[in-house]
Amino acid sequence: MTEPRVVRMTAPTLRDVAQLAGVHPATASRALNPQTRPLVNADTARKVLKAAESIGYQPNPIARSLKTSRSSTVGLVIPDLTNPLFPPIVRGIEDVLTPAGYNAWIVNTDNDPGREETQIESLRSRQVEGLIVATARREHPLLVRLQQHGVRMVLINRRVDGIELPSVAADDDTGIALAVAHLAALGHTRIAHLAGPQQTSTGVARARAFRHAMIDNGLGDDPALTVECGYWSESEGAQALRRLLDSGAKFTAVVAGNDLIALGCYDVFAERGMTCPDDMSVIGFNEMPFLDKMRPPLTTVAIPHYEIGVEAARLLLDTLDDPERHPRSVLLAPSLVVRASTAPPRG
Amino acid sequence: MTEPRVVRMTAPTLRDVAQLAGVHPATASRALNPQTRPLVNADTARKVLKAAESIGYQPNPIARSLKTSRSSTVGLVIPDLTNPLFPPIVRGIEDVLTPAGYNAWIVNTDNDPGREETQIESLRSRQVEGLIVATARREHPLLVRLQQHGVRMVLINRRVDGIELPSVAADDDTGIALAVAHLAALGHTRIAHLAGPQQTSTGVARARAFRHAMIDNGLGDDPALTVECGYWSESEGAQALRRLLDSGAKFTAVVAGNDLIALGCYDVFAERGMTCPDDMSVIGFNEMPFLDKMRPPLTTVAIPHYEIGVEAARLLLDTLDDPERHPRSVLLAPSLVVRASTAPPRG
DNA sequence: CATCACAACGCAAACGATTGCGGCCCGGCT
DNA sequence: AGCCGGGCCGCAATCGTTTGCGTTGTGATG
Repeated sequence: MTEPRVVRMTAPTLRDVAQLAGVHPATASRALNPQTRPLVNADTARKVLKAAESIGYQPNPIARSLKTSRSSTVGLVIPDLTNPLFPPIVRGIEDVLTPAGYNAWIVNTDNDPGREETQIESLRSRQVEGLIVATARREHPLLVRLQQHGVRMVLINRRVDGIELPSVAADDDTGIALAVAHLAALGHTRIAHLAGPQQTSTGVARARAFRHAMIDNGLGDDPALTVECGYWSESEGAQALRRLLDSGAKFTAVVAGNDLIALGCYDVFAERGMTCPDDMSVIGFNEMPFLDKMRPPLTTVAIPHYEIGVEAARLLLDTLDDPERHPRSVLLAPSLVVRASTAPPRG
Repeated sequence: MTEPRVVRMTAPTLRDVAQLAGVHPATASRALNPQTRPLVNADTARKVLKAAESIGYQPNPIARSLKTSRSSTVGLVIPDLTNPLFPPIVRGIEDVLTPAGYNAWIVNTDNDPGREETQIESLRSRQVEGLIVATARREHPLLVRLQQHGVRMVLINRRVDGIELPSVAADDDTGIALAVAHLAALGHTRIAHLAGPQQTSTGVARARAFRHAMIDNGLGDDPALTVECGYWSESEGAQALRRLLDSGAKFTAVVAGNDLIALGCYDVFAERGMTCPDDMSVIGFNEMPFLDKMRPPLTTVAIPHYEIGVEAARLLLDTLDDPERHPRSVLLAPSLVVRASTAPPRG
């Protein structure tokens, strides 16, 4: 007499485990969950675990979410995944989140506030427990509202004016200071800054750091030597440099707000028959991948991408653990990577 | 007498809508869903919609998933997000999926089959309705099993031997043919191939295409001029080129399996004091971002990344609509982008 | 007038887990 | 013997939707 082997097409459920172990589903639930396991007899717990194992039981996260309104999931809000800066950060985030039992849900906003709002709405409706946000602007009503609603978040790279949120970023001050000091040491005295968008905290922080560094190096601060880019992009960087050159300002070196802006300069050099670093030195920020293979290899301020992700994830886990904890912020030390886009000014 | 305004901290639910509209939740559900709306009186439907609107009702996707075992979500399985090839593809996928009411859940496998399995398991437990897989290997038991289980998928870039699945990829044959023809036209006769991993269909397809193209151009096929890379990476590309150079083989040009492998060659050139294209021409494949700014700018076979994403998403939506439909596959035409890494061989 | 068809809607049972509460049993105490 | 207190465990409600089925009411028909 063979056992009637019922072929179930649907995944095994908690009921199945309970039935197999000869206990009530509630007991099975408690036995499976390490938190509540002490509530059940050690022997029955063992039985349940064995039963679960034997039929390959996997808890259904959807049912669990519905009941607990938690999801073991966090949202990752990124302005543009195409920017090679972000993938390594994502990697760091996932490497912390995964061992902690969390998954990350990545969304792109394309720098569009409308898209950002619907994306975040969608994340929230899926019960994400927290957000890691890389799209912050200095004025950011949406993030303010979320904070008021008690949404757990941590910001990366950029911050929001006037609210306190945990954040992790590179230390822009020392990064820019390194860049300016390097150029000054090479003998440059007239240095321009292609600033990032001034709606982003990073854009203003770097611009401010640039002024300070210029003064500290005794190079004065000529406002005519700073121009703003509308986006952190190559094309905006190119535009900004064109404006600056056309303005007739004299300078021999450029501190770009980030690497993409710096690469935009390369395009202008090609257009105008200038050569870098002979006619103009350029320095970037971020150390995105492949800079070493550029023409010329770009000198830049390196920031620890992976660690930024790691710290951001840790901070978020901390706030999830203890929402009342005072918001911490982490500043990571940058370092200068000297390549071939910087040289002494042409005598 | 003022109305008792109860402040609810929790999001409005279908019950609330129903109550407000004076109908049963079931009716509200039917009214809200365009599919079932004809089942309810037009007037009540209007009332329900108005009520939902007025309290800002958003259906809870989790509850819906639990009941329907669907999720309006598809999984995106990527070997390595750090490879700049993928972000544009992701963009294309999302641009098709979003208007169709689907969301994409991106996971990284880091080229690790174990990680791949757990990631896919996690996606499935979240009820994703389909998978877009960029990690296929020629032997891929996991994907075979998934297909047998009736999981809807489409493959991008790479395929699995022996099973028929919808897929979208660039036309490797014509891409490689373009590359070889270009080099032949420049006068190269001894051309090497740094092949991608031969466990991937793309790796063998391009290697095979290379042999054919060589023969077609009357350049013979010398097996000694093809070496295999273990991964699609810079470091593996560099290693492969070193092996080839050390073998004493003579050649004046390299067709790399993809851009990363080609960029790996640049490192070797630097090590050994060779200059490109004077000492050696190199051609890549994929047209990843920023190649135009490399030293030297890399000649490559461009593939339509964005369209690959678009087509993949469309194919997946098709299979979701009609699971029985015969698997279609899409081949997209590549084109050659000539830059400065290729030149006539040194006389 | 009895019957029937059909449109419109409500009832209640799912989906698969979690959890407060209460019940049972057993050992130890007075 | 009676009582109490835990330790274990089961009961049943619950999370928010969807959906098969049954009920109601209405107009048309024989």
